[in-house]
Amino acid sequence: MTTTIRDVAKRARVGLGTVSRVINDSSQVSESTRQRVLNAIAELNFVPNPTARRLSLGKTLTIAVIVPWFTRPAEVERLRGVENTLAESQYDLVLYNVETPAKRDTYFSDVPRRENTDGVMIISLSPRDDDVERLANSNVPIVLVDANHPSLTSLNRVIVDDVAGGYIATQHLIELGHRHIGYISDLLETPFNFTSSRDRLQGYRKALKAAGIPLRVDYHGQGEHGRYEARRLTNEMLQLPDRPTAIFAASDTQALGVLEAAQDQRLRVPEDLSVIGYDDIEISEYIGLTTMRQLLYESGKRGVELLLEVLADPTAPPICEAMPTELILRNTTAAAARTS
Amino acid sequence: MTTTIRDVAKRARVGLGTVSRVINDSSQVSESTRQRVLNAIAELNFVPNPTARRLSLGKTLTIAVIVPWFTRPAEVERLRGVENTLAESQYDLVLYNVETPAKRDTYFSDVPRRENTDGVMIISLSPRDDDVERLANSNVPIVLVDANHPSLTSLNRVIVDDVAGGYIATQHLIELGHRHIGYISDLLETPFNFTSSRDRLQGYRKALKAAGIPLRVDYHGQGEHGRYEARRLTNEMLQLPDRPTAIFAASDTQALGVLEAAQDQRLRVPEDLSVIGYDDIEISEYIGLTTMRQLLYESGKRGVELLLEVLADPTAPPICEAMPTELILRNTTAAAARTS
DNA sequence: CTGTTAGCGCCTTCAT
DNA sequence: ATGAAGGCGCTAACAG
Repeated sequence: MTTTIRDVAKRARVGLGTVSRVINDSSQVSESTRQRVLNAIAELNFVPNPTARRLSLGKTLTIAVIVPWFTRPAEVERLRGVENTLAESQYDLVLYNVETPAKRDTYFSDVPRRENTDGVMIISLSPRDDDVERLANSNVPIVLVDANHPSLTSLNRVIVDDVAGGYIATQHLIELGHRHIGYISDLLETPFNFTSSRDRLQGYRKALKAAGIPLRVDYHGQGEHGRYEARRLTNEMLQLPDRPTAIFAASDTQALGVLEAAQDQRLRVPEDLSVIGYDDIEISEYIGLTTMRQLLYESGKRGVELLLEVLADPTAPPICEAMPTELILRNTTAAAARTS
Repeated sequence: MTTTIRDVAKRARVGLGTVSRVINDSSQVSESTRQRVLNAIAELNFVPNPTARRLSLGKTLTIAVIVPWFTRPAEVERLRGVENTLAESQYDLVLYNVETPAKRDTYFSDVPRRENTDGVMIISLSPRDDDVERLANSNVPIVLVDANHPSLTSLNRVIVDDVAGGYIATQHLIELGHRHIGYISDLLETPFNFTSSRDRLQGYRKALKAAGIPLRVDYHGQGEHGRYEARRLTNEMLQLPDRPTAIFAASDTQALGVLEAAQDQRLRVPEDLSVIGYDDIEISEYIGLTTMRQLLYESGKRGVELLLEVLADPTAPPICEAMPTELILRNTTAAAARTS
């Protein structure tokens, strides 16, 4: 049926072991037999069965990536960094997409097992307290990208300082003279335990406080991630008697919704309303959206690199690496009109 | 170390075979021993080793997806259909991303082997003549999505009639009174063997011919896929003494570049220039781009369904299914100004 | 240097 | 109904 190492051995008139050695070009095999084996391999068009290798090696030669909504632009970009970096390695990429809380929990508990995978990368899903123990004690290396938990110092992490990002974004609006600044974000509390909207809110608050601007609850709209919901929330907010003159959106996708709402309300951007997003996804440049840039691709790349390092040397101490964030000025923010 | 079927057997005081039977809840095991085994499994927190199962079963429980630039919006959307459908099955999704001709060739020849995967899905990469034999003779089921080859009738395929799509798009512009219609596309000949730009060009030509409009080579700009290149090509085309009054872009992403070029040239859309794209990716609605909608998500979904069907019943006859295409009218096309 | 042997963990006959 | 044994294809340790 399928040609095995045994067929090759027979054809090359050597023992199995020798063939295996040639395949793993490890030990010293005499050049002559080595050639004989290589010939046999070529002639039979032989390819070692990966499953058998895995079983024998006790490794899966696989990296599992758990990611929420892998189709969202920011996650896609992270994944691209992951894929490109992993492609050069011997590891296959197995994708676990999370779109429901149930999936999250299933994957969190089932995927990180040595029998399943050699390493797991968790993107944008911060562990909850009840996940910590299991993850910390997992027998497979785990790296967190854009996710974190205070007690998980034993894991490699690539994080983004969203508090700082939120601060800078808000600060930018404040410097432009805005004092009525709205914030449109995801739901703060969900079973997924996304932390970015929360952290950015924290930064937003700190910036307001530092500027002596009172916090207004009606200036915070939270809802399902996405353009449509952001548009709805913003439309509501813009109809407040004392509407914001600037809005900070927790993602560029949501910023698009904010821009749509501005149009709905016949407000010019940035003259009547300043808008700043977060992520700097590809379309943002096209739109001319002012935003906070994250190094999305890089974060995925670094995550894989860290994972590969642990795989190569399990004794390597865990690292927590922070990715920088950067304000990208474009055309959707401007000085506030004279305050009424 | 890791707990195996043997530990369970010992604890439950049964033979290995019985444990295996319980796991695969197949044969009839007496309810009492069955419970004993289940208890032991629970107590030991036992999970069968997938690699061992695979080797024993001779299956990989894996579906390989070969896709070019999986970060492009259209491919992402197809992948979403794939992932969502596959998630409910027992199969894992292994991603092979193609960004270079070399990768394409490597994956085309290495991935479709029974030892590697139980089924492969090839997206948007049409086989070349020299691929046909290998793919047709592969010992693993293959399904083509948005890809095709006349001699591969033995494979399941989900195709899009790009000739028709190109025709409809062009026809739409013609009906609006345009007679100077440009076409911006990918490079027609690349080692990837993408066929969409070629097929849409064919539809474009047919439509022109049917309307008695002469074909002008300087109205066709081809270059690397992407906004930037499309913008450059369009800028060139718009500086022709007899510039087009309408442009058909082979993808929405490229249509964005066309829109940018229009801005560069101080042309209003749609008053001075009509633009139609292809795909109807998410951002198109935001932009208000007139475009040809493809059922991207559905195509991925159907592809997986076909694959799962063959996997369940290898004797099922291969199907070639065409996905419909639809003209989505928005705000970037309008009646031509009086022709000069 | 190279052939032989013993597993890796599970599934599946084959007897009982 | 259930235990025992053989094998999936490969790697690695052990002799020579």
